Amino acid sequence: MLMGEFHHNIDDKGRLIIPSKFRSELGESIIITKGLDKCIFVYSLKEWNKIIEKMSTLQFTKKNVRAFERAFIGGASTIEFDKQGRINITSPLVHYANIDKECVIIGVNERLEIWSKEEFEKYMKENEESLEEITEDLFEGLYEA
Amino acid sequence: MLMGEFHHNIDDKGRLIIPSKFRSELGESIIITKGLDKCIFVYSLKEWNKIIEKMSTLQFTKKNVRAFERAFIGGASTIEFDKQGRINITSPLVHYANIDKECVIIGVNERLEIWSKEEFEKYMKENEESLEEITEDLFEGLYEA
DNA sequence: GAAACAAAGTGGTAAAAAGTGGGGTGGTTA
DNA sequence: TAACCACCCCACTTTTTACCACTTTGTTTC
Repeated sequence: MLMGEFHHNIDDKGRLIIPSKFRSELGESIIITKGLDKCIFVYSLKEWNKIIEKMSTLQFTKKNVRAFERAFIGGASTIEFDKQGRINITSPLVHYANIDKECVIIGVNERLEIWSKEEFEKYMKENEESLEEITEDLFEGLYEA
Repeated sequence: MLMGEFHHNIDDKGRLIIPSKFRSELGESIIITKGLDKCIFVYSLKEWNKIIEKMSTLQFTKKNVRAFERAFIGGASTIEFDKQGRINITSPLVHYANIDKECVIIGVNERLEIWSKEEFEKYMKENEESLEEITEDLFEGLYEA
């Protein structure tokens, strides 16, 4: 299970280190794509295939499906680590996530998320107050029984 | 599987590069036609045949089916790459997709889509909000079991 | 507590591949 | 027959990617 928060910079050539702890869990090839809330989603091939399988039942004749496919598949690439454990993030994604140099990489259960540091801090700040009540809602009744 | 987003320009002679990554998947001859939402659809011969086969089960006596066939099949051409991997897009299609110079080429599962940059950005912006709920719907239940 | 070794991260360089632009040839039309 | 247009091919430039060496950090052992 992927978890934890790490801070790394993209170097001048667009390379970003993925913490070695994550690399061993993800495998050699990974899929990166447009995520929600201006971040980049990273999946292992295995997890990605699960999603694709689910999507294969959808028809391109539906408007919503097209919009989703264009963002999620259109935004995706298969990438591999170099010998140092770095990846090259394609420029449309860098642009989408508003990444300049400083990145935050977080493990979120079955996927990684890559954020620009600014966007991440902004997001966390904005959700700070609501987090308390969300948590209360989510755990409601969980420890009763 | 075709995926990813690429930006290229149509040069002065009307030629557009198709990223090499896509060329190897598409084969030598491809079909281009009018797509949905003001973009151009590109299929490999194999995928095109699949779609035609599916469509043949539809009744041409229905008004909607005729309209769809006229756009989708009537708008189609077989084209080939030059040695550099470029194609010439027929002018009715260029006009249909409102393409001037800057293009966005995205891989969407079994097809490519060619957009004018302006139209693509407009489309993505318009669908930004709805994307979140679509995604939530699609992922529903994916990680239960 | 310090030193040495191992693992992880950083930066640079070189080679290969992909993309861009220009020029030449063949065909068609006036 | 000549000129123009389109298509095809070739060469150059730019980008990408893979590899290599060095630095830093962390851990283990003496």
